[in-house]
Amino acid sequence: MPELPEVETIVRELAPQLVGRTIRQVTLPRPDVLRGVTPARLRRTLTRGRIRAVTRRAKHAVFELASGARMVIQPRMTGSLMVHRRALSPADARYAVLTCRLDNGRLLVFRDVRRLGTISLLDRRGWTAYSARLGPEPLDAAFTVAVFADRLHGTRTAIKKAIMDQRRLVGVGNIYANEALFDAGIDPSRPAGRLSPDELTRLYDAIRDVLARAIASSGTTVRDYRTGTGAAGRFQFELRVYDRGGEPCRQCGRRLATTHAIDGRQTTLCWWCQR
DNA sequence: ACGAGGTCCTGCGAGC
DNA sequence: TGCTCGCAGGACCTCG
Repeated sequence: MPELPEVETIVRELAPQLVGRTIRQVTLPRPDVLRGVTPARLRRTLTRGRIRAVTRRAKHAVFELASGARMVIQPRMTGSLMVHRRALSPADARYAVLTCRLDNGRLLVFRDVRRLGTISLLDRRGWTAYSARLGPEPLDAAFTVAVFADRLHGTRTAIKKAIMDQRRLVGVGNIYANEALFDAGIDPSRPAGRLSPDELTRLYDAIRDVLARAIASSGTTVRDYRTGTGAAGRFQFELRVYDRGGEPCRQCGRRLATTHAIDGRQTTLCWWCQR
C-alpha cells in the first residue's frame, strides 16, 4: 500500500519522464474514482495541458500543469502509476482508471484494482486549502521533535492511530506505523498524550529513520505496490514486525503477536520489546 | 472534541 | 473440486 516512501519513489521516477510533456488525449474508463470533479472537466483541463511538475504531498502524487491546475492522485491500497511505452496489455487495461497519452506517444497510466484510490483536480486556491488540511511532512527540516510532541499533546488516542492520522503528521500508514513503534520500543496502544519526552524523541527518530530507509529501498512490496517503472520495492526484506505475526522477534527471539485491537487495523508487535 | 463504527472496492485464501 | 465468505485497509462519513 503506497505510503510516503512508495509515493516518493513513484514521483521521483515519473518526474523526469513527464515534466515538460504535453497531454494529448485522456481516457477515463473508471470515473467513479473522481472526487469533486466531473469526468468532462478533468478531461478538458488535462487535454493539451503541459506538465510543469510531479511532486509528492503526504501519500498523494501531485501533477501540476502549466495552467496552475493540479491533479492529485491518492493510490491508497492498490493504486499504481506508471509510464508505458506502448499500448496496454489486457491485464493492465482491465484495471486502468486513467490514461493520459503524451506528446511523445507514451502513456501515463493510473491503475487501481480495488479503486479505493481517488483523483481530484484543484486550482491554486483549492490546492492551498487542501494542503493546509494535511499535517506536516515528517522528513522536512521544519518537522522537529517539538512539532511532533505538539501534534500529539493532550490526546488519549492510541499512539499508533495518532501517528497514522494525516492531520497530525502525514505519510505514515499501517506498515511504517508498526515498524516505527517497534523500532522505538513503544506499545502501539499507549495513549499518545502520555508518552514521556524520551519516548517521543525515540518515536520521532524511528519514524524519520524508517521512512528514509524505505525510500532508499524504493518502498515496501507486500502485494500490489510497484514503483513508477514497474519494479517491486525492497524494504519488505527489512521489515521487523509488519506481516511477520507468529515469527520470531528479530531483537529478542520471542514470537511476534498480531492483534486488530487498534482501529481494527492489523497490528503486529513484540510484547516483550514494546512494553 | 473525540471515539466507534460504517462505507467504498475486488482479489484472494481459508474453510466446508 | 467448486463454492461462499470474510479479510485486506486509507480516508471520509455519520452517529452518539
